[in-house]
Amino acid sequence: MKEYQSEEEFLKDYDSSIFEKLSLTADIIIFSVSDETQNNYRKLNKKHFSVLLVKRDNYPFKDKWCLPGGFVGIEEDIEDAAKRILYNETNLHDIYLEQLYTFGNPKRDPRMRVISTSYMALIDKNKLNEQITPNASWFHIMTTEDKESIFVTLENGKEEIKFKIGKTLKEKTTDRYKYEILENDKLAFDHPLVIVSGISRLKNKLEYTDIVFNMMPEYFTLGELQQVYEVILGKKLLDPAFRRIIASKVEKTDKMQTGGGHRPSVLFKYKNHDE
Amino acid sequence: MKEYQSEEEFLKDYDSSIFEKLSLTADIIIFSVSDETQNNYRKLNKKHFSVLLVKRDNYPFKDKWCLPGGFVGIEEDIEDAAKRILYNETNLHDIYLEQLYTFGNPKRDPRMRVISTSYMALIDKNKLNEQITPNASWFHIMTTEDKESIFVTLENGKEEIKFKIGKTLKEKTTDRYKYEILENDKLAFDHPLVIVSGISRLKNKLEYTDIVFNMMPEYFTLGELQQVYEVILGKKLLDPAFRRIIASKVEKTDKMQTGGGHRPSVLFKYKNHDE
DNA sequence: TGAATAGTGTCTGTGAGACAATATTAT
DNA sequence: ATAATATTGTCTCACAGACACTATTCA
Repeated sequence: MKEYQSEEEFLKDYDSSIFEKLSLTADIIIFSVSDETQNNYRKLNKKHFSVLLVKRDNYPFKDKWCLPGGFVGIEEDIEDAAKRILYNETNLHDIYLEQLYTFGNPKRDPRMRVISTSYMALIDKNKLNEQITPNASWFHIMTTEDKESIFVTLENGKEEIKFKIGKTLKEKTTDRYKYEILENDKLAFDHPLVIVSGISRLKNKLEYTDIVFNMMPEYFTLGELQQVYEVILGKKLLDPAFRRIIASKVEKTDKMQTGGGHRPSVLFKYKNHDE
Repeated sequence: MKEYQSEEEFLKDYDSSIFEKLSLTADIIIFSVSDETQNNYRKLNKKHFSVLLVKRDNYPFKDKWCLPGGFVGIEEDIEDAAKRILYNETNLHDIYLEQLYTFGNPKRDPRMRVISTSYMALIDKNKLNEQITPNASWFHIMTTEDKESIFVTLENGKEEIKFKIGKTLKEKTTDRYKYEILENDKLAFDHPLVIVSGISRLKNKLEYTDIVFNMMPEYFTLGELQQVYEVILGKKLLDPAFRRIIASKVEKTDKMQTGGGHRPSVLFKYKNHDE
């Protein structure tokens, strides 16, 4: 092997083609919570935890649904690629975006070796003024879970996607699981795994951060906020406890929400601690 | 564009060279806690939080220190690559290994575009019977932190590595920071960032999992266990509180540790909840 | 005996879970 | 008036922080 005297000299000679190379994609789970008007004028709108999926119109996995994603450019930062894809899909900038996990099973793409770095994005659906792209659709998320499996149902009113994930504890010292796809016929690639790990990350972060406010409009009632927690966590919360916990994070405004056949509610906003 | 009738047909034709490709490495932060005998026979061994670094003997970054790492093979799973590197470095199998983050700044390697998926490994130093490879060395970790920076000092008795990381809150809703290297002249690549995020992940998981037991021998005293928490968290804990919290996770044995010039202590072991 | 560590008792304040009670609106 | 939601009060229990106290060993 030739002896180099300096880093510059070495780099000039360096032939990067000696290693076999691979491709990288960024895939994004875009979560939101959607409203659904009720027939009873007294009742509140029903909220649903939802995710944006795209129908593939090309091989591989033609006609299957998948997460918005795309190849990372050779000179492009991974997170920039994620932002680019997110903007293409939603026309929104400045969205909450967090790296989740990098999936690298050699067989996850039948074409060639493709690594996927997944991101989670949270949006407030009210900001989506324009129509989303025609091959994209919001799906409601419903999950149930037992000791060794997770069952997920996604549905958009026309179509229902069901899949089943097996989970086994990796080691007894932590809460980490090894997930594997047991049943899935409508989602492309290993995206069921990505979705499950995104849901799990979001549930966790709800409990110990203010992440929920990325999915809320500027003004909201505490009832709405509580509902968002409830649909994501998949369980009912007790009102007084919820209000105690959230109290320090929100600020009462002088606006009220009226119109329902019941006591009107004060509108709150997220408290900005810098002010 | 040609119209394909089936996935098989499409794949046969697929030319994967149309995209510019890149390389992927797996880099591992191997953490451990080391003992240091005291001159005073009464005193306990002093423990240090430590990390394993390797001195580079090749360009780029010749003679700088870096985390153990290497290229991921074209047919190799990323985690398998991490395990392979870990085994080469320590001769140990079945080590706690957790994916941390994927770093993909286009300029992080001067040779070419290299993505790095980082892993954190935890080992019990007592299991390291063989000498580690000659160009590797354990460094004690010391960190201090203020509002906008993290200062890290690594030292192995002969050499001292200092670096400084700037941190800025990414958004007000979560505890996520954007880290950037402000001062660093002895570590290769962006490894200061990897080390800082590894330390941060470990500190967090100490608080809400049993992850610490991956760094402990089978039998240990509660004093030792508490010391491990203390050197990693970088703060003293109160004995009664610590014992209360840890009580449900450990099991008293009938062994005792004697020999110090003080009251001997009962040896405990990690409680296996399956039994 | 004394330095050093091991181990326990207990008070106090905080905060979550549970449930009860009151308040207010549109029809 | 009533259904539905909004909002508050309060009791209890679990648990962490703080500090004081007792126990045991070896040179």
